[in-house]
Amino acid sequence: MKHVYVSEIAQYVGQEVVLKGWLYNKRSSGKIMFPQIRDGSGIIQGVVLKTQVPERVWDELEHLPQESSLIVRGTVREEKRAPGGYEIEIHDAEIVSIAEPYPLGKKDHGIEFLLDHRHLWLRSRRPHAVLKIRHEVIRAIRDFLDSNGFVLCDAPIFTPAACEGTTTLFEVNYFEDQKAYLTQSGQLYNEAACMAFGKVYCFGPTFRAERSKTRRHLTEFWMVEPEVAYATLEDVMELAEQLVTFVIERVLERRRAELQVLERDVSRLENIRPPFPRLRYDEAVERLREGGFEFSWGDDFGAPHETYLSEQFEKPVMIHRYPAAVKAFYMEPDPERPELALCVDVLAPEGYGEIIGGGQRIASLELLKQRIREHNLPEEAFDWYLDLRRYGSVPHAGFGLGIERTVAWICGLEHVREAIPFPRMLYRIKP
RNA sequence: UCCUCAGUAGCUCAAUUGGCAGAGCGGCCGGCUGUUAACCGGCGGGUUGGAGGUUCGAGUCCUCCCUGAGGAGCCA
Repeated sequence: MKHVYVSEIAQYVGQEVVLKGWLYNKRSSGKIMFPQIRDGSGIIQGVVLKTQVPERVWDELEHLPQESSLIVRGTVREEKRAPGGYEIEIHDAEIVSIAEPYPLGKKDHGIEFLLDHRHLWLRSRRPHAVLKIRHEVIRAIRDFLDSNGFVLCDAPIFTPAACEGTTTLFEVNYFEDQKAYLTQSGQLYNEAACMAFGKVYCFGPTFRAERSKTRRHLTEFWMVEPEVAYATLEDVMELAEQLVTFVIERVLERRRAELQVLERDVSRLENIRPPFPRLRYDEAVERLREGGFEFSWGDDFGAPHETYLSEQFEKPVMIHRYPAAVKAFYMEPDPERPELALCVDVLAPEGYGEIIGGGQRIASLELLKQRIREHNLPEEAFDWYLDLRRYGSVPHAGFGLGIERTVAWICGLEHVREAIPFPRMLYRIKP
């Protein structure tokens, strides 16, 4: 007997098949019972008639608790009354493991309870849909970059020094008396890699020990960072626009059902087509003032500012050329106005905030050294990074895209914690 | 670190002015041959987050603490 998955059940109408899964829910009505069986690929309604199955099967199923594991054999048929349009008339069932009373009920739960049971919550419809979309987003990103000549060249997770100034790093012991820090970005390594391979990306977890407790923050999150030799700010802005467009198109094409489970307004996503609006920092400041904000030129945007700006547009908005003073030390200055950095932040619509940050990197050895001094950073920690300017320096640019914020936006989530299987947050590291 | 809100049954919540701690869901038992978070009947289920205080009487008021949530700061 063939073991099939619920996702491919339509191919087996009229046939006898075997399903291996878990009992998702059960409704019964005297001598007829409707167990819903999930197998990871989907959920299907079973039908059990007391008169058509061995007494043992009926008795076992009748009292089987939710999330017990079981293997069933039965005939697949199309059925309008069944959720999903197909059902399986069960002829035989083997109970693999009887579950203890399952803590997650059919009614609502609070977020604390759900997060405490994240390991079980993953089985429910909503997290299932979100995480399948996350998978699709990641696959789309890889497909896009891989088919555009980018080489995956991952950056290390242990990094040697607290070389990013004020930002907060997680410190870990690294043998004897050494300290290591969990990476906050693969960028510096990416710059080395792009000088070797031209177009590269790294993709992995990053860690920020920020005491932030908002719907946009995790202490451990995933980031994809492309970096391109000989690229300018304008080049990577176009790249970002293409990448985001490709990801949205792919999710709309392949994950409609999941978006529907999440009750996402897909028309908001269907609007996401290039060109994205591009706004200079100067223009953004003006818009903020017109919107009633008191904002002095030179400050960085806070969360309310970003929210206001992103709500002005239906598409992601690219804000570029911030004052160099509020940006990282390695940002290339704008030759026309050296007080500005050649950088860009992409803000997702609907108030989701920054999903991409990046820009053009300093190519000049002397200027980079000067910036390191200005930021009071230890020059010896950057000796290898400075080498990249000593041996064939070229203009180059790149950006980082936060996976969870992107997934949260696409799925229309309230909080990024649902966009990753096991979120790590300020006060939550379990399960 | 700061601000705001919350904590009552396994879960989600209710409890009037300070006056008998309750419901739905889940669990258990029973009924029902097309259910759609099925439905109907029954049964269990409580240190009201903790400590102290006011009061004849505290889930409710006061003080402190703990835990959680939302936000700010912060977040190349």
